[in-house]
This record gives sequence, C-alpha cells and structure tokens, in this order.
Amino acid sequence: MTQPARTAPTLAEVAEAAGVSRSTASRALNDSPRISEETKKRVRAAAKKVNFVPNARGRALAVGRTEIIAVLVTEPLSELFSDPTYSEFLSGITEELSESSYLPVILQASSSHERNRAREHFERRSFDAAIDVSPYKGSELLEVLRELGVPTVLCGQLEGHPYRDVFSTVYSDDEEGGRFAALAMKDRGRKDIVAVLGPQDNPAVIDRLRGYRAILGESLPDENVIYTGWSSGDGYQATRRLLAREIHADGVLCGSDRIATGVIAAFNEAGISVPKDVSVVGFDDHEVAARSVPALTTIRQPLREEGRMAAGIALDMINGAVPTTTVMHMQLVQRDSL
Amino acid sequence: MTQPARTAPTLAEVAEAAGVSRSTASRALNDSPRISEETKKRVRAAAKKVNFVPNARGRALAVGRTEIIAVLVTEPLSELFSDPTYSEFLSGITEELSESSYLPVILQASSSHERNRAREHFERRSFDAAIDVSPYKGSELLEVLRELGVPTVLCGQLEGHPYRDVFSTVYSDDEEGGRFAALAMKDRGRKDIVAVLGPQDNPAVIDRLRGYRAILGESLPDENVIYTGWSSGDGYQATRRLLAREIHADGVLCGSDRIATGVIAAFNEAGISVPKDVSVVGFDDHEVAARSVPALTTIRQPLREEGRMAAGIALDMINGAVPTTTVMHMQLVQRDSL
DNA sequence: ATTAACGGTGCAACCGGTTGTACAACCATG
DNA sequence: CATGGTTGTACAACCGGTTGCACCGTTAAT
Repeated sequence: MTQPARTAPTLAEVAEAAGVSRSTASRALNDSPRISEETKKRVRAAAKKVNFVPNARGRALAVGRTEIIAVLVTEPLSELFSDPTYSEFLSGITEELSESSYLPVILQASSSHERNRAREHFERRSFDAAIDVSPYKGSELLEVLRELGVPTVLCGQLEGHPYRDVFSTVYSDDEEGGRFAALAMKDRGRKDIVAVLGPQDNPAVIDRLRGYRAILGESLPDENVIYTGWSSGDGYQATRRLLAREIHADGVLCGSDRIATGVIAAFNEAGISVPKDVSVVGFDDHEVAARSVPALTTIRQPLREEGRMAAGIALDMINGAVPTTTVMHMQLVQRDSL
Repeated sequence: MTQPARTAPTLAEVAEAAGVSRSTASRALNDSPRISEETKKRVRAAAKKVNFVPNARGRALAVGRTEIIAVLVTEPLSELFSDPTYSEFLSGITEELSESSYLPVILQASSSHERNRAREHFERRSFDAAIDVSPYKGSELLEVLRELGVPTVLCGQLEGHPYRDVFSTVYSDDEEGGRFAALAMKDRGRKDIVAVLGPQDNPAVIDRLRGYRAILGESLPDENVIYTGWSSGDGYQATRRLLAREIHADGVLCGSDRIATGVIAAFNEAGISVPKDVSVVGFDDHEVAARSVPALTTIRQPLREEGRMAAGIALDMINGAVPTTTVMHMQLVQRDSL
C-alpha cells in the first residue's frame, strides 16, 4: 500500500503536547535563557515524541534566511565537471557548508538567459549569499548583487574592480606561485629559461609571469615567453616549435601541469632528457602531475582550502561581517622534473 | 560608498501604489480570471514601477513549495565530476529544470553523516522532490523519502525493489542495448563472439549480457564471457589472456568503451587488425569512442535525455502525477570498429 | 418592482515559524 | 502589608505571500 504523505507535525502540536504556548515551545527548542530548565525538558520530550522537525519554509520566512548559498559558475556544467580545478574548489565549499546548516546551489551563469534566471532568483531573495567562482565575466550580475545587497564572495583577483568595498575576495597569489617556480629554477642553477603559458589575457597568466620576472629578470627574455592554450597538446606543439627554432633552454616554466606533460613528451621525442638536460616546472598540482614520468615538480594552488575559505567568509558576511580580502599561499611541490 | 541593502518592495506596496488591496494585487499578478483586465493592467504597472519581485520565502510558505529539487548522489563530489556519465545526466536535469522555476540541489549521500543531513533536510521539507541518481545504495534514505511522501524519481533499474508503487523510475534498457550490439555483430557475419564485461554482479552487466544472449544464443558460450573491471587496462589484460589461451574469436562485445580501447590496443599489439580480422563493439558512447582508432562502434545510452526525463517526471509528480516507469532506448552508433 | 445571478473586489485567515511586550506569580525588602 | 524586582510564560504581531468567503454594484429575468 502507498503510505500517504503524513502532514508533518507543527510547532503548535508540540506546544499542545507539552502543555505550553507556541512561543514557549519555540523558545524552549531554541534554548532561550528565558525558559526554565524544567519546561525545556518537557518541550523537548514532546517534540521528540511527535517527531517534530521545524519546517524550513516557515523558519525561513520568520528569520529572513533561506540557509541556501548560491555558487555562480560561468562554465557549462559538462566543462565544469571535467575540470578538476573546479571540482576541488566546489568540494571545499561543500565541505565547509556541510558543517553548518547551509546548502550550496550551483547556479550557471554563462548564457545571458541563465544570468537572467539567476538574477531573478536573487531578486526573490532565494539565497542568503553568493560565491562567484569566476567573477571575470558576467559583471552585470555582480552589479545586481551589489544593488540587492547580497553578501558576495569573489574567487579570483579582479584587478581594479569597483566592488572591493562591498564584496569579499579570496584568491591564490599567482605572482607568489610564479616566484616559487622561478626560484626553484634559479636554485637549480638554470639560466636560460623559457615560459610556456596559457592565453596572454588571462589574469592568472599575467600574475604568474610577473612572479617569474621578479626572480629571473633578464634570464627570461620576452622572446622566450610563449602564450598558448592550457592543454597538453598546446605544450607539445609549443615545444616542437621551440626546438625547430633551435632555442637553447635549460629550464621550462609551464602555465599548467597539462602543458608540462606535453612539453616533456616533446623533449622525450627529441631525445632530450628531463630533468638531466632541461628542468620543467608545472602549475596547479593537477592529478596528472604525480603520475607523469618524470613526476612533475609543480606549484600547488590550495583550491580546496580556497573553497572552504570562501564558504566560511560567505557565512560570516551573512552574519554581518564586513567584506575582506584573503590571499591564499601557493606551495612548491618538489618532484623529479627539476 | 556602500550601497545599503534595500529592503525589497512587498506586495503591500504594490497594492497601495495601484490603489487596491493586497489580495487583489496578488490575484492580478497571478492572472486570476476573477480580476478585470483593467485592474490587472493597473497592478502590473504599479508592480513594474516599484520593481516588485515576489519574495521566494513568503511564496514558499503560502503555497507549500520551495521550488527546489534535491539530486541525490552517492559518489564523492570529485568522482562525480570526473565521471562523464554523471555530468551528462546532471546536465540533462539542469536543462529541464531551467525551463521551469525549479532549482536542482546536489545532495551527497555517500557517508552516513551525509545521509543524516540529507534526511534532516527532507524532514524540514526543504525540497519538493528528489531524484536519486544511483538508488542501489543508501536505501535507508529511500525509506525516509517514502515515509515522508516526497515525490521521488529513481534513476536505474532496482530489480524487485519494494518502492515501485510510490516512486517513479527512469532507466535505459540495457538488455536492448545488448541486443543492438549483438545484432550488429550478427549482421556483420561474426560467429565466434567473446564478451569482455564489467563486474559480474553489476545490474547493467547482467542485463546487457541477457541482451547479447537473446540474439547470439550458442554463439556466445559461457567460457567466452569474461568479467573484469570497467577500465581500459582491464580490457587490455583480458584480451591478452584470451590470446594466450588461443581462443579464436572474430568479434568482441565490450562492457564499456574504455574496456574496448584496451581490447583494441591488445589486438593491435598482437598484429590482429580491427575491424578486418575482428570486430569490436563498445558501450556508452563515451567521449573516447569517437577519438579511438579505429573509431568505436558502440551503444549510446541517452544519459542527457534520461536526466531531462527524470526532472520532468519529478515536476509532474509534484503536481500530483502518479508514479511511472520509463524506459529510455539505446542506440547503435555505427563507426569503424565493426 | 423585486429578486436572482454575476463579475469584481476586499476582509481576514492561513502557511509555520520567531519575537516584542504584557502580565502573572513569586521572592525579598522596607 | 505595600512595594519592587525577578523569573517564567502567554498573547499577539510579524515575516510576505495566497485564498475562502462575504460583500458590493450592476444587469437581466420574472
């Protein structure tokens, strides 16, 4: 037989069972100091007896909170899921929130249609806060969030953006990461360095390069900086072209671990030994880094921690904390490619 | 300057601006037939003027709906995201819901701690429905959903489960997929078939094998059925063992596309040509299938459509539809390995 | 002319909680 | 015994919508 949908017990029923008023029942369950210990016990017992669980909707209306946090992503879901960067980050958010009663909702905001829907949800006050995973794009939505006064955490450095006073920011110090990578090269005694990076206009790329330069100076001349895509194939192609141009290099700084695997493959093919003849340093500490041969020395971006931090700050802001800017630190992960 | 968080306009303000009562305003905005066209116009104009957007919390309480659907997953987030199967499926759900005002929330339910939290959310009536992506595990939660009367869609065939009367089910017809694969082999004139499948106790494996058998009968003897893991390496190893046993085969049915790539690799290594000497058929239409050499003939499981369907049924059930069972059809994708 | 029918609107209750404030009962104090 | 201060509880309003029902004015039917 189909079990009919029981209507859940309400606070009124608990109150009646305990022989007190609704308000007393509410205060007792919320452990208000104004209620006597004895009454609290009675109310709790009654609540347990009728299997009372406070209704989220009623509570949300009364306290003005939905206990839901929106996570804004600009990538389509399929890409989002296949990029381990995001998945780490999202795991961090989920982890942190699972210690509270808050729930994360992934809200896509790539197409303008999606952004409109998102906007609507915010206007309806469906969420208590927002975490924007890639705030570079879709700034119209940021404008909406600002106007509505939604507590918002931006993940990633938005250079010179106009929201510093209203939004919190969490980002990893890409320049520092660049410095760490370059420093490792320098310590290893490498003098002729090439950088194979992602797209030239990418903020992370720009910052990392600045970090490289801060350490290496003229050891990394302009003509040795190559901008390409993020994939393994891009690294491979770039290295082939380098070899064809007979550029002498004893160190390659890569914009991502996937690029690095391609670079190494090209060197192997050309009979050049990594790390004997040339050192390679990656970026991200992607899962391929440890499995690569030789295992990749790389820069680890603390993505999961960044996610946790972002979620924590969002919760703080909901409770009235002022906007903050948090910088997470990169780490050099020593393996065999250097 | 920090823009103060405007308190959003409420229905009362709209009503006042339009010179009508709250109830009339509400009905006008909801296009009730009881309100005159003239009044509706006035109310709509007023709403637009004060920038009114109905508050989700108030509405949820009044209509008894949160407009949120929980998607239950048993995998940890990282695995979930890296498995393209899930990501396709989730995309389907998201797509379908984005055409309504409903929002999906991914709810993890692998650890018992997570399941407790999930249970709590359901008891609070935070969600209007649930979609269980892998209902094989965590049946305690299903029991809770049943008791609470939460409209629920199970994705995947739960043979002989006790919930058919309360829950809807959506699944792809694995047996049919097996038949399609076997039929293709038969049409190609292959007579000595080997099957390299996933784990023996997997429901999909069992059904697919049944499909193979329905077509091939004695052409697929028991000793030619090999159970292994889902990965490429498993397919490779299995094929090596086959070759060592000098089993003559002109067709291999694989339990997954990844298995198939391993099988092909092993054949190549042994100097056996695919598809000239032996035909190979995969399963899933995973993204590796098209890129494989030779491109893999395989069985496509309509995952995205399955997701859309599941979401659609969930919406229907919220509106009172009775539980249904829906079978999605597999498709043969003809490429070069057969 | 009286009444029935009907379209349009407003009052008030309701969804399920939380919370400001009034009040009753009790104690100790002058 | 009157007064004042606690302490514990209940009443009622409130959050922001939706909705049953009563009521009004108009028109059509008897």
